[in-house]
Amino acid sequence: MRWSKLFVPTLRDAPGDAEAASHKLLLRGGFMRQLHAGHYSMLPLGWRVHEKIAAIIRLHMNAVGAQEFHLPTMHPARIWQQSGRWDLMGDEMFRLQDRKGADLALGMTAEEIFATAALEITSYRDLPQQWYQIQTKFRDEPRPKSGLLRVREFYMKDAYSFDIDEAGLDASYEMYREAYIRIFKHLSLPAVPVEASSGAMGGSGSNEFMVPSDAGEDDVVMCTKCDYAANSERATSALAVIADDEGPAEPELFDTPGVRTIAALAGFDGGATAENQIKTMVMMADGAITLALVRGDHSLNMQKLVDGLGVNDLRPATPDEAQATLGAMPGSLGAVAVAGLKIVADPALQGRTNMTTGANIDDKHYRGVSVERDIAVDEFMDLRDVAAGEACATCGAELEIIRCIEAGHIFKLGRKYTEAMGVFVLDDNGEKRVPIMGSYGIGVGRAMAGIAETHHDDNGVIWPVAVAPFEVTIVVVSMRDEATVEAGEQLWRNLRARGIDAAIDDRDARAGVKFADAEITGIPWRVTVGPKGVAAGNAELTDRATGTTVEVRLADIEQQVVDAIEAARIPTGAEAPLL
RNA sequence: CGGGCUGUAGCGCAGUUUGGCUAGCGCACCUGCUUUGGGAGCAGGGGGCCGUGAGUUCGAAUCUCACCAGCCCGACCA
Repeated sequence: MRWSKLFVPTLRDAPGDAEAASHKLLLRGGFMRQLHAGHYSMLPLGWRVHEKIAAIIRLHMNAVGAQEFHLPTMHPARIWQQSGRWDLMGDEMFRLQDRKGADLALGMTAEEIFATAALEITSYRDLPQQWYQIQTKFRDEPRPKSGLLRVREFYMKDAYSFDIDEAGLDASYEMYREAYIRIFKHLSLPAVPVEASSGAMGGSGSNEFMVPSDAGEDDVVMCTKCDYAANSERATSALAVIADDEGPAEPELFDTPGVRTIAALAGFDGGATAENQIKTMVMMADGAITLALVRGDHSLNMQKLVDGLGVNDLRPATPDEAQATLGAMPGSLGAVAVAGLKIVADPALQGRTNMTTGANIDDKHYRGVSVERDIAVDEFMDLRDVAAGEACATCGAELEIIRCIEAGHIFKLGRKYTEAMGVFVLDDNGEKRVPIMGSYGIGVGRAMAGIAETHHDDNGVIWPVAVAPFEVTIVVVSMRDEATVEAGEQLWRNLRARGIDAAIDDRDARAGVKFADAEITGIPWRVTVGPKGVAAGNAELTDRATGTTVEVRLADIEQQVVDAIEAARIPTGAEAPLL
């Protein structure tokens, strides 16, 4: 393309409300513009990047034998009601009505729709099936943020596997997991697979692909030594065993005037250190008061509680609700002798004795509490946040917590959707079998933002060759010098003839403007053709990433550019596509 | 949904505290001349429902109320 004809509205200053690096730089580079919160218009340069990313994902999906579909993005309510997610999805689903008053939804994911298509699979011989699409998804996010990182309308590659049994699902899942590793490598996204919570999708297992970045929204617990990595919503650690005294035969009530917090009780004469306290969290889980107990020095992870209880809606109870149920205000709450409420406790409390906790009487606590003896715990389940510095449960080394962007997520779904939609096949005994599903997602725009977050400097994004809007741009320093123009134009023609995605900056602008635009748009290679160089038979080749410039004979520049780009097209170490 | 902040030209901002004259600055844009290897110089010029609505006032960008929108921090997810 010719810059003189391109619409690339680069900005010297980023809009004041942009915060994340990718957000600022994608705006400044003229890649995109915000239409309203969570909805972005892709401008020509941005769309080129977006499409290159989509093409790479498509390449690797096709390589493992997945078949591309294109489903409607507007769905009838009926299909979502059938799976139960019409209600489950709540406010996150965009809903509308047609002229007849029929309820419709904008698709936020497509399990139900693909499962509907799967109704026509009738024989076990047709399994497994690997299906995918790259299609717009709508989610009414409570808080869109950070440019393309969290939006309400986005392209997602969503793939679905259908297998006859668990072993088949395991194989499909592993196939996608490996394909994802190849995809992220191809995209130059340093994504690591981590154990994850399945959240609202349900299912038996899931991995997220996490890109370390301060702009991310997830905390990932990573071992500094072995390859253990898990989302904090799932992560565990090894705790030192605490040896308790047996304590008294029954809990002792004692006065704790004004003591409202774990810390206050730890500093109170006759109190207890935090690790010898029981923290009682009063939660409202799907409308029912539930007590969640963790050790005093631990913090409750809400997602773990959601997963452990299998509920949809969870929030802390209000102080009034807590008082109405337990008879005391937060600060004096406990679970000793509480009956009629669901009580769950973190395993760190299992077997503990001689503990201290609230007595459900304002300004009074119990000491000498034995967890199993004095509290009617329904179930022990992992509930606590792992803290940095704790020991890895696998190898014992120190754990660290790293902020990450979730670039992909794969799930073993189970039979929830196939069952709901009534999908079945006949097996080799003529018996009805419900296929088991997996689902596998990558956000295209999010990947783009993730690349920008991990590949930029103060002057702009530094695109990897594989996704760059152009692989090389030729800066013609002076449009007034005929020999220079001709040298630039000829190089441009030759590079394109050799399959290089090249642009030429033929604007009648000052060189500085062209250099700045080449940098802010992040094109990985720049060839500078200027009057002095051309007169001497030279051009310059500049590497955007390092800023280094080498002088190259005009006769050699074409080959040198081709070599540099071809070497970078598939990142070193990436497996060749399995086509 | 809770907390904090912000809406003035395409972008970045000042002006608002203490109401007052034609609403200002930089960048960008248009015209002309000069310039042409790191975001040019000079001269001239265009562009504003001051987020929306109501109110107070002789008079509102400025004060009051309501609403809308956007950003950031928390609860939610590719």
